[in-house]
Amino acid sequence: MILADSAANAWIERAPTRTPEIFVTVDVVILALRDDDLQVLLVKRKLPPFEGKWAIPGGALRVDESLEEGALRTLREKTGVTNVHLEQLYTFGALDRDPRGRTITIAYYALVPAPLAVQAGQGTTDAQWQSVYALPEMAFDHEEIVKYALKRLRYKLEYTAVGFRLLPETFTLSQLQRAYETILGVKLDKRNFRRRILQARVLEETGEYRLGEGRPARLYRYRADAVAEIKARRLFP
Amino acid sequence: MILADSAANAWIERAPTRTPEIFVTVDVVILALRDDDLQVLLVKRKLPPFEGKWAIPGGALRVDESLEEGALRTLREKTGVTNVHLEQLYTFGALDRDPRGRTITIAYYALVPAPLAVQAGQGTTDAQWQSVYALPEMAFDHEEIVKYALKRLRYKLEYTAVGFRLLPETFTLSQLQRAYETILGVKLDKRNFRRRILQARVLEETGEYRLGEGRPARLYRYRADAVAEIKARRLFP
DNA sequence: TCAAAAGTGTTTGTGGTACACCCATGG
DNA sequence: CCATGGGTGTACCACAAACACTTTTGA
Repeated sequence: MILADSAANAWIERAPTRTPEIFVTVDVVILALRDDDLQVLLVKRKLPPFEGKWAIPGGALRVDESLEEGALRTLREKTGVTNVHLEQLYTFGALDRDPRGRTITIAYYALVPAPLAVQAGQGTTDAQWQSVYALPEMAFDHEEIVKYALKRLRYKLEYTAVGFRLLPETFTLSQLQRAYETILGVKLDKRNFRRRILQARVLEETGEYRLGEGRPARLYRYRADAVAEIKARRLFP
Repeated sequence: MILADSAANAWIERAPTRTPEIFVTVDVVILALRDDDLQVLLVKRKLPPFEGKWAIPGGALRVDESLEEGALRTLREKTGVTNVHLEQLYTFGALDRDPRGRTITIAYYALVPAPLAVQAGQGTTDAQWQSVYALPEMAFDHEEIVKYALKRLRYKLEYTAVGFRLLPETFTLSQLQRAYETILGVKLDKRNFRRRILQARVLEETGEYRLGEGRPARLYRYRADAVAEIKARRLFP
């Protein structure tokens, strides 16, 4: 509080014309694969506006945290994880997006590995993973934000190796292919997929095998030293 | 700190009961081609902080305008034009980016056709086009913003038809090729360039010719009905 | 021995790249 | 007739796409 007040006062002393009248929030589209479905973590609002509607997690940006720190804090509060792919998505600032007053939100999206417990936080009555392909009625402009995140993820998948971030640390090529298929919404040819993903040199064998119903499958991991951007060509059409 | 925390959390659930403490600005990287050089419009600051340093135009977001309207207003004030390519770039929010207090800026970039007069506005003593390849010492984090805009423009040029927006309404293929070469910083093969840009079907002949030193050159214009995204393949490697 | 999933090569087509000369005009 | 920039085609190579069967394990 002391810190906040002194920062605010500094503005009034030295900033010429006006005091701030615009609220700033950070919201995060948290995505994960569950049951061969791409899902987003949604929270149910306890209070108006949009009471009882679903929203993506987020909240007011604190004066003493950067944008990314704000997004990471939201992520930590909801999922407990921090070592994930986190990327600024877009800033939404329509005049009427929050009935309480002028508010802009810097939206981020995060890709988290599949199996994750989630916690409802304060101000919310529930927290659930829900399919991005069947979104419920949502608060504010959050449906637009989720759809934009999906568009961006699909786009990014075509020319980067970001898909691994949705899988556990080690995974099989079939798992990875199913991830791509789930996100892109298309079937991919197994042989072409394997050839290209291996040619991209972003994976390495662990030497382990995953036993299951059929023939055991080689386990791979993401190469930490791999360049994330597949420079040569887009991975998939 | 605890007080500050609960106060910050409170407002997202309830009506905003306290004054925001974060300032919001919109800044615009305005780009144009001049003399086979890619240039950015910079203004010289009249007042501290960074008095006398160059900055990209922008200012406080007004409470009654959307983000894009704010960017358009800046653009209009500086160049008088509005019918240009304008796109949100990124939101910068480092804690120390403005010594006067916590400020985030939503950065846009604009592509304007080459020949444009510019006006110094209030709070500035000068406005000049300067090469993006030889930037002066700049205020705030504006150098980072300009460099990011260049990166994005190059990237975008590879898979969209956005290059036309830096040329006058009608132009020759050689002009267009020089634009691409100036922005990408590479030489392109004339025959391959022409074949690909024409195959992309985003241009149409005007039927006119531009007379000059050598053989007259066909004039083209951008097809208004063309899809901006070159879906099939990236235009250039 | 069967079910289930993993794993593997070849052919064909398309798009990318490299490359050099003639054309139309003005001075 | 010369200087200046405009305009054109082809051959080769690399990557993308289509396509079906064998292998390995557990039940």
